[in-house]
Amino acid sequence: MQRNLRLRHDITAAARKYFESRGFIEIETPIMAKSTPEGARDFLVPSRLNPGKFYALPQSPQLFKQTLMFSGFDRCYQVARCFRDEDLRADRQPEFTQIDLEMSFVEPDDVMKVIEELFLYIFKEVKELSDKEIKPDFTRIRWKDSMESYGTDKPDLRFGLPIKEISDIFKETSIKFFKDTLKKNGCIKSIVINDASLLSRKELEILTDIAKDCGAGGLLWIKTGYGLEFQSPVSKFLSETEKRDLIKNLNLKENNLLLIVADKFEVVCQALGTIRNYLGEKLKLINKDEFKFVWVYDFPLFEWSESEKRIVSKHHPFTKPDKNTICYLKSNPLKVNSLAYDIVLNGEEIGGGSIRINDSNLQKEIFNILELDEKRIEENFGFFIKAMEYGIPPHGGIAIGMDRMVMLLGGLDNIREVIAFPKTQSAVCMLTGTPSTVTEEQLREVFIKVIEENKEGKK
RNA sequence: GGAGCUGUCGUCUAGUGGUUUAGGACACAUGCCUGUCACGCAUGAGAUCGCGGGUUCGAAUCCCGUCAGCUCCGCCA
Repeated sequence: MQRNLRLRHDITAAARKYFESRGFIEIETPIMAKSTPEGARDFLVPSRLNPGKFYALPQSPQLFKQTLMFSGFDRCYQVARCFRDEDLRADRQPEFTQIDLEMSFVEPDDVMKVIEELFLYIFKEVKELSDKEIKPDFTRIRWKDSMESYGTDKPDLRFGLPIKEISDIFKETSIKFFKDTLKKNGCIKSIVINDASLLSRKELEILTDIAKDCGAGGLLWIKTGYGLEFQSPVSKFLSETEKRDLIKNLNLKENNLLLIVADKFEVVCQALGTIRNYLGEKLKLINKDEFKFVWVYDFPLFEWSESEKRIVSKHHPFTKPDKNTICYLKSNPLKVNSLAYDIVLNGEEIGGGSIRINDSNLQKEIFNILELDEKRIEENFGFFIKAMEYGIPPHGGIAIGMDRMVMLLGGLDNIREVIAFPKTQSAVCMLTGTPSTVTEEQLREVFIKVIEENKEGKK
């Protein structure tokens, strides 16, 4: 733990030094901020001087950062505490730290360069990392390509096992569930494992369960035996043409194993992506000393939220649409891409950012597509749109999750390892017993009544 | 909200129905030794086996409930 907190300090210190040398200034923004309609659940703080009103702890300093751009600070950053009232995970705490930066007059490439150089600097300056003489490796991949080849928008590039599209091979198939899938505009994809003997019957059962957990109907396997003879539950339904095309397209050799999922695109990605990661660990394909950074870009601007039954921002509502696809904004917003980019390290998202909208009409249009009503927009973002109307510089930025980054650079697998006094999975501080009850007196002062019933509610 | 795993001295843990008066390591206390340095040696203190019920002649061990911790799904603009 001591080593971890020291590593964290060294990384933070190096980052500050780096930004300083690059002409960024560190500006603190309010922790008592405004509740936002989009995004994660807010932590609320009652206001004594304004009965019935609440501050919200910031999910990120996004609006403040952008407003600073409007005010002529063309390069600023902060080591910012952020708060999101959602359930915890091994890599997620309700209270966490971001290195958050914003720059004026930039393209995505400029922001990426700044971050790549930040990491190079960290790897050089932080002793624990420089001693190992490991060079970080940066690549870029389009969101669509990442989904196609790795089934996820945060691919782990420390190992291969790419996912291959094989829908076309089965256009004339007699295999019923393949036929059904293709009829419903689904797809068929496969992962090829070179040595079929690496996976026992029992392992295949486990993989099938993973696929089913991801919503797939199941997992089909095909082994290529001696003389490329196909062994599979569906082998007698495979035509000679299909076998020939599989061998040709997937470059199959003897003793290969194909793992195949046929379903909707999203389900296939989820299933084979999860299986791929499982196999990466299981087959020991991962070199734990490697640091593979990858920029994922060309994200969709929106996505469909099944739970809310409406379109929501994939990144956040201030993200600028890509000029090549903005023409679909009215006709089919889900086809619009954005100038957003995520940085992924060894299969974990450690940061994301975008070029922001700097046109008030476009910003209003985005809010409309998100079905935020006029009153809400005015209330929450009025000042923001007003500023845009006066003209603001084009700008963009990014936020890096400090805790997660230190965790990964330290070779750790739990975010609590790099946080002093972290919260348990039920969001409790073990040391102090926070959260705790308060006196009636305190509650009266802030005009709050606690409702006893299984759940406690504010106000 | 759902699924699963775990719960033994201060800490890490051994122990899966019967000499278990629950064993060890580190830490602690006392004494001895000692230019020692992850000191060594001896002695000692320290555990209602998370809690409540049940099964059994007998439960840390099996079952049920509960609480806590952890992992995952949902959730995380």
